[in-house]
Amino acid sequence: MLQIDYRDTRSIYEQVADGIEEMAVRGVYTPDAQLPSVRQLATELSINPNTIQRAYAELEGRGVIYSVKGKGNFISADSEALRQRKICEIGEQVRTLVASARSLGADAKTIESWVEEENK
Amino acid sequence: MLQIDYRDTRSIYEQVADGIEEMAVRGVYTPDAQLPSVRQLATELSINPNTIQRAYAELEGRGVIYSVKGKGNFISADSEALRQRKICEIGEQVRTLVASARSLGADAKTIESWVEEENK
Amino acid sequence: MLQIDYRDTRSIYEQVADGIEEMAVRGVYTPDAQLPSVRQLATELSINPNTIQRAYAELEGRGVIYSVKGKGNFISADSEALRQRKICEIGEQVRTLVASARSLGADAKTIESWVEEENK
Amino acid sequence: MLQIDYRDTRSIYEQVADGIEEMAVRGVYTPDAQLPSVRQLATELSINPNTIQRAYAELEGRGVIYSVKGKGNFISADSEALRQRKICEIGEQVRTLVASARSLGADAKTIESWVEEENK
DNA sequence: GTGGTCTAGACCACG
DNA sequence: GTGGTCTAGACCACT
Repeated sequence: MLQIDYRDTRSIYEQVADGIEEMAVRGVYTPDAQLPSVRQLATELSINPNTIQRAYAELEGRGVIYSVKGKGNFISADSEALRQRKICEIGEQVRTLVASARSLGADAKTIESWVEEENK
Repeated sequence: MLQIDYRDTRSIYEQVADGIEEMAVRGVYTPDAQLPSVRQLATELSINPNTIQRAYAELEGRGVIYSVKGKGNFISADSEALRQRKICEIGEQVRTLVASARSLGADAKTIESWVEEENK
Repeated sequence: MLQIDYRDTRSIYEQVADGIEEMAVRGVYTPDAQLPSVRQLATELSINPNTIQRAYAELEGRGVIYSVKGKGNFISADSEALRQRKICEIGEQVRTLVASARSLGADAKTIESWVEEENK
Repeated sequence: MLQIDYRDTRSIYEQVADGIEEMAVRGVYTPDAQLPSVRQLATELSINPNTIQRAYAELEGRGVIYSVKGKGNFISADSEALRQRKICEIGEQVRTLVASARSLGADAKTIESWVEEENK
């Protein structure tokens, strides 16, 4: 289930959007699966429907879901494609960080060790 | 010199704080060196003094500088220590990202390739 | 056969209307040919009859079909006339777009190239 | 000045966004020029500030403007770049329409005549 | 003062 | 019932 953390620096609608994208990437939803309705999710999370609406609009902009008037919101692509895209984004961030660490004089072995720890 | 980019998504005070931390890490300032006064830096950058004040407060919170009432703001530690700390922070972020990529099923070789590209 | 794409940004009734008009223009229906009944088409496409009803109303508004109470819906004109009208509509849109591009300072040759590419 | 037409099928925020983009493309605003504030434009057009806010968010998404918290909204790129992009979009639409007309059996000369009329 | 977010309540189009 | 839009009013962060 989706959890809202009011101490999070991200705004509520971003948390909702990120959370649902996360689940979509994880394959929790099958392609074309219907998401909870705006009003339903709003009452579940005790959040204003407008905020959920905004989160769904954000996800549509990201290409994660598509919406059909009068029917609901649906997962747009298969989780595999979303996963590939997400991994690619992470790679971009890692590259930037590694370059930054290098320019600070970090040891090549140190940097490699970060990866080896997690990457087994 | 410090450059402000109004198109940057970061707020002004964050840009100032990040810029000064960057310089401190790079060794531009010697330990206990005095930073420009709030007013002076404000006029130099054509920015509201309140914004500089906030940037300095942010840096104090990060432990990069310390302030002495009636005297000014000073670099808190030597650049070497700051550099180590910064590298450590980057390492933490990289580890998190790598772990995240792994849990998404990213190939170990793919992840290593991110690092190898930049790490030479 | 008519195909409904729920990912299409157009609403269902618009897709149905456009699809039938397309077939009429292509000459799939002879003039005064009877269209499937609202209920029949609804069950065929697994769609609410109200939606089909609205699509037919839309087509009547466009002058593509006419309805006779108690009898059904029929193609209003021959495909040749429909085709001419459709082409004329497209021409109107192209003229508007070209004028718009011109006023933005687009090169005459550039604009001609758009047409030449497709128009062989 | 910007005009809102309540009979327009487009929503209000879209009309505002399109209108401002139009002006930006036309070079009415110089690069980095400040747009009217959300509240000011709202009162000018007798529209809710939230709606203007949404229009500005839309424009930021399109890359037409950028916003700085506490300062305002500003034109992001030079009008020349925007104009090129816009012309390119129009070209795409024209190509689609021409292809469609061709498939309906429209005469090549007829299609060319559409362009010639406007393109002098 | 500025933009950004959230809530509450309402209306419309679509199915 | 669904999503989409708009209004009104409020609060926060930033300058």
